[in-house]
Amino acid sequence: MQPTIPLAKFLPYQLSITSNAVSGRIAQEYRQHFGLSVPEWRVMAVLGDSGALTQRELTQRTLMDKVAVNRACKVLEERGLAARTPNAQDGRSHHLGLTDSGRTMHGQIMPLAQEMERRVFAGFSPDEISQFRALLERVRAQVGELDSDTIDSDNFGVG
Amino acid sequence: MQPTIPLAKFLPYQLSITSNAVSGRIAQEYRQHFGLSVPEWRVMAVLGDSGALTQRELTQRTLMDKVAVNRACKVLEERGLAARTPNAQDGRSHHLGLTDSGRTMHGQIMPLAQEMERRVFAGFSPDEISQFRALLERVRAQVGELDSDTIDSDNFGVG
DNA sequence: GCTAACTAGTTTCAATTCCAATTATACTTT
DNA sequence: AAAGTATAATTGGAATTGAAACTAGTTAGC
Repeated sequence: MQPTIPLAKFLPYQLSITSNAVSGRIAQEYRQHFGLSVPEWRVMAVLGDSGALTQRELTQRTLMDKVAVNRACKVLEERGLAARTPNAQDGRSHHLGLTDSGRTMHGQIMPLAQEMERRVFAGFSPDEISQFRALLERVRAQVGELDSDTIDSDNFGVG
Repeated sequence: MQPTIPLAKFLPYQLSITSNAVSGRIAQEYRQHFGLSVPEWRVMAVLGDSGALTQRELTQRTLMDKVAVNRACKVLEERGLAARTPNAQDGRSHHLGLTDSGRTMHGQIMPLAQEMERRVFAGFSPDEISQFRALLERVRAQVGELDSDTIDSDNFGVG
């Protein structure tokens, strides 16, 4: 006989509410300061870091849905923060890069990102931060593994 | 001059994608095995753990939106997994509790939850798990603190 | 070099989520 | 006890999201 787990002790739940709290707070900052959504911010961050990319590359680097990437790109283009230039190697895609105004905003965005990170993890030692990072990475890898097979109905894999 | 942070090293981003991966995997299991959404599952988990509650109490305990709670409750009621009984103390609300069939499902659900938790955190030592838990909790508390004040436009709080 | 299969990007549609308004009941003040 | 305020639950509508369909261009096999 197993004891019941209160929801609050369930790690995936704790992970979820913590992530939502952090994401929500950060989304609020970006909206207030720059009028950017999270997908838009992520695309800006990657473009500023890597130079011009295709949407496909952006999808890979941000781990976002290609529709989300496409919509973010459209908005950034409409706002004049990014621009498309033809891709000589592949007529289906374009290279998307930051404009001057996009680069200017990127220069303001990254300090805010760093400040948010600093605040959220204030009171953590460098060791704790790198441990946290490592744990997250391992969890993610583990879920990737799991994704291939499914838990058996009868015994829930406890066998 | 600050170095740029690649998105992949940005902790809130790592937290977000890890949480999404875990939530997605778990949602898939609940859908497959029980036809339950995550909000529905959470309500079931809390009801099974605490006995009958009002929607207000469910909202507090699950940290979900009251609309999400309401709709989850409606679905559970329609499926005969939960039932409402009048609340003598307050005519506006009802006590929502699991039915026999709900309790039966709860009995199957919790082992699946534990198995998922075990799998996602397979390879973690008990120490690492409790450290992870503690880190999540501290992050969440920290964000709660932050929520009261806002970062100043001019200096991003670095001042 | 033509056809078939594939891929990048876009659009559409349906589901979900989130906010705001509504309803019904409860409290509070006079 | 009447009027006004507050709160639990619900509903409706707007915005967001994701899956699948669609378009245009590319690659591979013959």
